Amino acid sequence: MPELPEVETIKRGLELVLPGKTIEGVDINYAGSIKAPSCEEFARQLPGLTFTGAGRRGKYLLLCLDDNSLLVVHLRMTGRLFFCESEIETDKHIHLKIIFKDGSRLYFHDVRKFGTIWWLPVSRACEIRGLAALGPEPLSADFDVSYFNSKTDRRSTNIKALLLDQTFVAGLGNIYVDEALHKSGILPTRPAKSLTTPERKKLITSVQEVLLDAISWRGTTFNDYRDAAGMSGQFQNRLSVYQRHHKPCLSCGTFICRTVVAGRGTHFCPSCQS
DNA sequence: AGCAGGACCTGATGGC
DNA sequence: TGCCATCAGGTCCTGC
Repeated sequence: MPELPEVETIKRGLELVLPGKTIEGVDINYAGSIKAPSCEEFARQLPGLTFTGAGRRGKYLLLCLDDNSLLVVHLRMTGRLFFCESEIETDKHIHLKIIFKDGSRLYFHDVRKFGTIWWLPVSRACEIRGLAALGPEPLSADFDVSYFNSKTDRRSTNIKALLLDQTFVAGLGNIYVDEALHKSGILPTRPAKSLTTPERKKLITSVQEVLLDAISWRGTTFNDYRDAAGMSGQFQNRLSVYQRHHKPCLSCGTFICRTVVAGRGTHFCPSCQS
């Protein structure tokens, strides 16, 4: 599941190879991936454009083109975006191929077909509703205790659901929410508004530390995630609770529990978290 | 308005 | 061994 650290890792990889690449042609194998414009328009208008850079907002990848437009990619659950110097073997899960003038290629691969791609002028990026509604970046100074307080006043939801809410904070998913809650010693079922000020501070710091650590290990790979060069991440070897149920907590030895919170598989230590 | 739950999708897994 | 049901999860949508 690509979350912020995985998307950031892909962005950093693409930043090294995409700028200066001019599109020669586009092969669309699954029309459902392209949300805007129409496939015909997409395939007709991209050739001739040159990539100038790459950015990220939450889990959205923003690839900049020289006509002041953006190729926006959301990988959802199983999407991969990777660059190759030459053609690779055909795979039924490759839904889009962008071929560059120098023979290199950018592939979009997605087993579950949830991933989505838009191409639009920078000025119209706000029309992508999920992108426009994103909360602050968790690694920015905007994500602080006063912001947390302002958003929890009238909400009765639990802290896990709040952290998964992309309009509250952008880029967290199931893995890093479980990890950050463990690191901060807070149970996922706690009502968000019940957190004390020290707990809020600790949680914000934990979210940031977990994300920075995961970025430094190039993300978490279970089955599907790969970076822009097709490589796995390594953070799965550093996880404290996610997918570790029935294994001992690395801090206290108590067995990690699994339950469902906010409709998601949820992992926690019943001793370290309260 | 806020929240829960279903839909989307397909490979992996578990039970019979 | 093989078939079928269930599960995984990010976001959008619907309904309470």
